[in-house]
Amino acid sequence: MSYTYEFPRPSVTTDILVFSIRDGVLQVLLIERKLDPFKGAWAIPGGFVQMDEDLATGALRELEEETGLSGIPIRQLGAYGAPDRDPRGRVITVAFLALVPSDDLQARGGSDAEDARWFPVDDLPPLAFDHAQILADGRAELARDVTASIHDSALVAFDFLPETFTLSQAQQVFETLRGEEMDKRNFRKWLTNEWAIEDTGEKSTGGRHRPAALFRLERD
Amino acid sequence: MSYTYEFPRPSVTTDILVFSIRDGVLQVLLIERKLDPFKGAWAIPGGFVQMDEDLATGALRELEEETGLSGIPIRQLGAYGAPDRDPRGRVITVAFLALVPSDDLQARGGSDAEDARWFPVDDLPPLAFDHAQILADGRAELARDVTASIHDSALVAFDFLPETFTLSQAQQVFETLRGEEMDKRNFRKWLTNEWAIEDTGEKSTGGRHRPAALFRLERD
DNA sequence: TCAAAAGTGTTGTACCTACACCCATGC
DNA sequence: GCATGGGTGTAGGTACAACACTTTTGA
Repeated sequence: MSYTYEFPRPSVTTDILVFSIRDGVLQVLLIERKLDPFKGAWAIPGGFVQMDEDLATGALRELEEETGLSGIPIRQLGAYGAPDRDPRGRVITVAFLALVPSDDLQARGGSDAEDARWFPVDDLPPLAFDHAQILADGRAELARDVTASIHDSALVAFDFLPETFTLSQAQQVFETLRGEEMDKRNFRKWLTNEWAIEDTGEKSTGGRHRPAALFRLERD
Repeated sequence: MSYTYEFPRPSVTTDILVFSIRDGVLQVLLIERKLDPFKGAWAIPGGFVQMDEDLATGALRELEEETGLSGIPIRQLGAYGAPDRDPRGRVITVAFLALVPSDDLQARGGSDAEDARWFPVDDLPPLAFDHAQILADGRAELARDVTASIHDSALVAFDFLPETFTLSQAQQVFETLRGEEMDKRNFRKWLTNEWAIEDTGEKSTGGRHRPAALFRLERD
């Protein structure tokens, strides 16, 4: 089966930047390309959009095919369409952004991916296409979202924490997502203002030092 | 000449939302469609992207073809790709946003446009495709940009003013762009803090009332 | 007793909002 | 003299950044 058109058409792909915190650092999910171009190189998961699916749906489908990860909330980052960004010809991609708790998933290879792996954002392999640019843009957008407490986006931050957590644990998570450190007292003020945080009355145990109070997010 | 592909491909278009201030109100440039679908309806200018041009370049080319307007700074708004957004089949569009001084141009019809006209954003005709949604998104984005004084975007605001202007004139322009009124004294404080505004020592003339001091933007 | 993390307040600055009256001019 | 728009200052609230010492515990 083939498809004929009166005018040439670009291909359209979607890519999803999936961020998570693993081992205390911000990481991004990448796939090793099974096929040329850039065979063997690492890339943002994604692929060609199908004719009957929404862009976001296509992005999620490709993500699941390539990494096994599914059903996560995403938001659009933007379209990338420089004429020479793909050596196969004209390929325009629409990039999406996601933040997921990493215990949800066991990344694995799939249809078009030799392998899927998490990489710390500060220790990336060379990337295929213009994916380094897309990743940098997504990283900046993520920090903006979390800083601005866009709640639907930033709620995910609490998925990186256990049900009850210490303020230090929370600070670690937010600092990792925002990519910068903050003052302890200021963070605590910010957190308790911005979010409904409740003191459980419990104390952490097993630490090598002074036990810390345990808090819980009041979800409505 | 025709083009054959192994897999079906969507079409890709670009659209540019061009905003301006005319007659003291925020207006948007629309074209009347010459062809089906939606023949005779109004739409955001735009069209099919060519194989060798960047998305932004294509958007500007289409804009010039359809309206005669060229060489304006644009920024990307996002991609719209619902499968049923175009009755002709799968068409994905990448929308751009621009703000231009309206005296630059005389909008006119062109290749694919019967007519090009400015419409006040609060008095729009029914729009083709999902263009009402795109326009609403662009309107919100414009207000955000101007409020946040993203200077490269907001600098254009001063193009709506004469070389020397009164503070009231400036307030009119910013209120129109932001879509809301503000207190006179607060506006003046904001303006002089946020921008390098210089008192020329001159006074406006010809007004029916008390002459106003004339200011100038110090451009670097 | 020491190392390590927990915990805790104040101050200055900047910014935003709300708000009311007098002034200069043309008609 | 009156209508119209020009022009001005203050006070309260909120948010953010900077900053240092004491407490509790395990080892």
